[in-house]
Amino acid sequence: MSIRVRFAPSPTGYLHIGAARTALFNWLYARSRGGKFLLRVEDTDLQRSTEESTRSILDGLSWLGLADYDEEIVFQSHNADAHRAAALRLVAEGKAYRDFTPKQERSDPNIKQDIAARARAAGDTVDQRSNPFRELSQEESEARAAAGEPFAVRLKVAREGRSRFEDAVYGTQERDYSEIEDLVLLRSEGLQPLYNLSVVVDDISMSVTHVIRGQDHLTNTHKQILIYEALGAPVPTFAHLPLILAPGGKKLSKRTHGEIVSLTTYRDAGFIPAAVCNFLALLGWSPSGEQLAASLTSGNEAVEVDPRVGELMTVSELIENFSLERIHRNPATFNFDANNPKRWTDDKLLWMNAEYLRNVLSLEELLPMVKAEMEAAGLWREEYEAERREWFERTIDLIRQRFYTLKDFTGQGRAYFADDFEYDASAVAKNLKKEPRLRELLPALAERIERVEPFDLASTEAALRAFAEETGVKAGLLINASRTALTGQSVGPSMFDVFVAVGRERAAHRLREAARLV
RNA sequence: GGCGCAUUGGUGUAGUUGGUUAACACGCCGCCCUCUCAAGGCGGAGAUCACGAGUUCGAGUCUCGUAUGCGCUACCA
Repeated sequence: MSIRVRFAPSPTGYLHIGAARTALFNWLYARSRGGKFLLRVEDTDLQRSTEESTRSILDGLSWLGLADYDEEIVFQSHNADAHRAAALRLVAEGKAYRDFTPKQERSDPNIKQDIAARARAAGDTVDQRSNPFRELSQEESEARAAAGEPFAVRLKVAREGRSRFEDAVYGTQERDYSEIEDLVLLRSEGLQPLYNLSVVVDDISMSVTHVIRGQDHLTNTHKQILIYEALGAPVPTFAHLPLILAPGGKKLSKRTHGEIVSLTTYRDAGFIPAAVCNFLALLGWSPSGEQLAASLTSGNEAVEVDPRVGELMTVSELIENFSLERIHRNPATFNFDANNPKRWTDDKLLWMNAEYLRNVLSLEELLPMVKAEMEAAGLWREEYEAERREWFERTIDLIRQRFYTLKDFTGQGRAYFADDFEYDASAVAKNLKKEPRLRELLPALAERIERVEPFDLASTEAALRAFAEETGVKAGLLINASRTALTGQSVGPSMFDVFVAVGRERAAHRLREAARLV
């Protein structure tokens, strides 16, 4: 049977890092094995699910490049009738029963503590099969239901025995039936299907063969297997993914960690999808030492290669190398420091994005992304794809060498495309204000630069150095002053590259303008 | 409380069937290069492989225990 996997997010918020990683792993597995990748929106929690979340999740997936679903998107809420029918069938077959116990309200905020407290109070001798309605006769059950008495439907779990399955990541998992309660399939209110029932029925109807999801579902898998068995359906292969934690081993959550866990943050911050995928893939998965070694050599001859290419893997390389067997069991920490602007997100993600921006992506691949960024910032001009195309490409290729995100093209790089750039105060202080003579030197240098022929690297450099010699100042003084004059910054590419990129007229103009800042 | 899972330098990881000085990447520090900042080159600090026993001639690698963290335990998903 061909492989079918699904990503099944519940639309109760934006697509966060952990969910994105789950989607990626499902997608990689499908694509590496010629399987089908499906999407199911688990919108059964009417209270929390929103259309906005659904849209946001879909957007996130499409940004990552994972939106090539092989079949129509399934909305779980549309299948409620089928879920209900399945549960009722189990009741008819005696594999589930009606529970007429009135619904117990639970205090939502500290539900976990509530559970622990109740368990403690109950001691360790809880009988999971003590429900009085478990053994109610079929006739009486029917009669009370017919009389309009509200009931929930619970699965009838065997008293004795053990549940067992082989997780593709965590290995053999066993759990005693005595530890599993007769779980509720349908809630009494409107016979609404509950999560465990819905996932199973949908996975059966979608013919899912491999369930790849977060480790937080590991223990509950036993319950779901019980439902598969009761329904007489084949049990799929399960592969649980290690959780992604926040620094300090705490759970990564929207509530406490805010926007850094949201994928849209990275899209909006100018990250490149392929780099994010690459980073995410390495959170909980890694190629084998052999695969790494293979990527370091070419053919049978060992060649000098940058060792980092081992971790830098394009999407197609990820597909090629991916396997369930190489997924880790231990949770990964997503490293960041909320108090340090330089470290607002994981160092390695930042590095990786820069690596894609400068080296991994070809200029042709990068250009459309830069264009989109410039359009958003109102800096795009049609001539960049027409008469100024060559200049534009050369300039992008020049400045990308020290950028980290796409945002830098319109931030630090603004001066290359517009005249309304800002002068960095510390750059002005350091490179302009420190030397009063620059007030006269800069306009004079402008004169000189203006007449350079041809206006290229060698000539501008020669002109500037000659000018420095004549006026008795160090070339470095003029170079650094020019950098700030032309770009507003104290850092950037080699100055003569900047002269050429900015162009003769603008360069001269900016040199004269900068004299006023001295 | 019960059950489950995990534990290699700050972070992500490698570590073949147990075998000499635990490897790589990010980050950090220094030097070189240099018109600045990156990049790049070179070098460095940083791990008694959570802890304690056991098996063994020999354990990061096998067994047990402890600790810590996380997950599940709901008529949430």
